[in-house]
Amino acid sequence: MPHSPEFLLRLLQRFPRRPNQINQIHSLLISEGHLLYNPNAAYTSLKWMSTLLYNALTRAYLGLGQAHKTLVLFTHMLAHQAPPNSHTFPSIIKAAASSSPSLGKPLHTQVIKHGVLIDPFVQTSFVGMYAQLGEIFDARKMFEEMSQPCVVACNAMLDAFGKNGDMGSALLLFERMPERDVVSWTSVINGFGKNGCFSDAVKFFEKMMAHEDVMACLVKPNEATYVSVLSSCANLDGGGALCRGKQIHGYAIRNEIEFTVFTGTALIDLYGKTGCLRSALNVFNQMVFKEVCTWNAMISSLAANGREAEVLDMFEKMKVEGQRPNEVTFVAVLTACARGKLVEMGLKLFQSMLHEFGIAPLMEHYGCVVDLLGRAGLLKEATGFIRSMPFEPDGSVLGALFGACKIHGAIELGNAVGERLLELQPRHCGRYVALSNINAGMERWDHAADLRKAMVVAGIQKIPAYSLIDCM
DNA sequence: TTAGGGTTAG
Repeated sequence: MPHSPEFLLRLLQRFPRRPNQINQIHSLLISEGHLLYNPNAAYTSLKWMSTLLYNALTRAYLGLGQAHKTLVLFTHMLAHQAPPNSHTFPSIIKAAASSSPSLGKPLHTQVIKHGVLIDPFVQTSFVGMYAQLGEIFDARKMFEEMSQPCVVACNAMLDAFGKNGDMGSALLLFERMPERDVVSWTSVINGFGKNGCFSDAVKFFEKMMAHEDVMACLVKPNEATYVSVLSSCANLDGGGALCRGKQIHGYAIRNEIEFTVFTGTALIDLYGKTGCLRSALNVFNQMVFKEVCTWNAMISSLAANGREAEVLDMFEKMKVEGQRPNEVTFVAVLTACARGKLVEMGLKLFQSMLHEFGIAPLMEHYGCVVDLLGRAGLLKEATGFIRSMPFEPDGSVLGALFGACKIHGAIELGNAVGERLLELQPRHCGRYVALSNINAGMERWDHAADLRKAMVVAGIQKIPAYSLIDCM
């Protein structure tokens, strides 16, 4: 018994995040011929049915994070002559931005060809896409072509400036906006955070909370706002991170914000980075739903606070609870093994990455293993391991070996690695100082002094180290 | 033509 296209369309809209249902509906739509364009249909609504169904399908696949499939479906749509309309392109543009940057310009051409570039939803999608591709000039051009950009379009442009490191322009636009909503404020807070201006992000959040729109409850911070500001707070240097973070946590509780996987993970990260492990664990244990990022935040917090045994326990617990570790999990776990000199365990975990979990080790993981072997004094093994790498080691990998040479007084090897590092990282002040110290240790005073002089000539200054006890 | 655009965690 065939299904009516209207029925299948309603089903598609009802199960937007269930892959099985979407695949089944897609199959039915194909087998029952609903995706074929019918230009001779009796009614206009029927004539547009295939377009409508394609639009709902592409949106559904995009919602599942299947950007590539979304784009393939769009090519099928064109091949079957189902005419795309202004509702088609926002999903397609978003899919291209995340998975196929080279399709950006051809899509722009398609949009012009179908006469829908005038549509504000399509224009806003392009602002987002060009921002994502780092083409800020094109994003800005598209935005400036909009006759009366609404708050959503302005927010897309705010985010575009933030993504491309131009917070000055973001602030200018923010000030000029006739209307601002929670996304406008959050985009600026997030922009500051993404550009490393953590203190500005926190100050902007405070400005938001004191603003008349928030006071009058016209604008209310939401989950994204709290996650952005907490993330900046966790990275605040110069003290005050824990104090500010606790204040913001308090704001969130008073504003009855729903504690979700996102907010919970941001809080664990904050408390972990500020050394408040008990609070991190409290948040973690209270969370009903945990995702891989939640486990990673907790494992990284334990690793950063020297709790190697608990890192490994948590890693086991994660697997028992059915959560699959990812590449970030392994960075945290391998770091803990290196710090705890758990060589055998670290190597076993490194091997398991590919063999048990199908995760190809990245440069960071190789760096962790070099650190693991190097800290344990196994310099020969560390050197051999670097030689066996499938790609050329970068500064972080050689830096780990160099660090181990310093710890274990391996002057000759340290000198050789240090010279190589200077070629790779000519602006890294610590490398000059450390290499100079190694030469001084060998009583090669001329070479040590030359390195210091080279630093001065290159205009590289050593940043004075400082330590800080942040209490509240 | 019922739909479509902006912010969030390691």
